[in-house]
Amino acid sequence: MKMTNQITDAELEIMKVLWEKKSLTLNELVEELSKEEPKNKSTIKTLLYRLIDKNIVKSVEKNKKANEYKPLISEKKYLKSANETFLEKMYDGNVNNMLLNFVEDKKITKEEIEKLLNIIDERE
Amino acid sequence: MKMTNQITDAELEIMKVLWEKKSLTLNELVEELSKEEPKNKSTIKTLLYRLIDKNIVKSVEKNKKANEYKPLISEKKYLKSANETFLEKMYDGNVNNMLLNFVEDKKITKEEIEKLLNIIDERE
DNA sequence: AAAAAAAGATTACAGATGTAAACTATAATT
DNA sequence: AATTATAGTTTACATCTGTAATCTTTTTTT
Repeated sequence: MKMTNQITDAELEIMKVLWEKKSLTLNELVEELSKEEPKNKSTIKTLLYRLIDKNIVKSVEKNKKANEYKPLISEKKYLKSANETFLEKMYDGNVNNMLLNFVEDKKITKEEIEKLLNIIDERE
Repeated sequence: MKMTNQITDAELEIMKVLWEKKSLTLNELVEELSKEEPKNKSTIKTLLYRLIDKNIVKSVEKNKKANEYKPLISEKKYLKSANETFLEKMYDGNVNNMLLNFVEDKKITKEEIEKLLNIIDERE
């Protein structure tokens, strides 16, 4: 039984909004999340509390009326770890293998790779 | 509640062996999986049954003594779908974005990208 | 044929997850 | 101040997942 305390799929939807908006009250969060399809406030609350329990989100008092919720880990950091997990799980950590698969599935085109090369060159 | 009938982490370990070996008896499977660290036969059985329930593995009678278990979906097909799910979930389907992240994390080097370009050229 | 061993099938169970209601304290309204 | 509304907190519950034991049916041994 792993104790990785990972961010679950439902929790990730919360985090995405918090990462984008930096800090939100519960109501703002519910409003944001309900843009696509209405979400149940109670459910959002539970997910938020779980994230707080996991030390991934913190609750900050804003005013008497409501608290604000802020992410405690950055999206970059999370993505890095998610990438590694995925790579390890699916391709035994072999990036080339992964890239080849994406190319085969037509997910990555030659043009995109060339663009990527340019970006890398610019950075050097 | 999603009904995607996905392959779970524990089940995936079974599938990896079945994909590699094509067809195995339970005992062979347990033996394979126990190479790294001993695995409980009962647990493997349960996972196997769940995969059968999900129509991901089929049980074929080999002889009176034991059945053989064979994958019903290919690793390629599974990987394709896993890639898409990951890409969608983490990068909103934006491959470039994903690639950039991998580059930033030093997971992908310039050399690897150039190698990849060569492979694509050869295939055309 | 009776007993033992092993394969196959079912049941169990704790923790995780998605979803949401119930309870409690505090702020807003009448 | 009493009532109502709402934020915050706790509890609930079905399904999923990892892990494994138990039961049942065959096969093998004695």
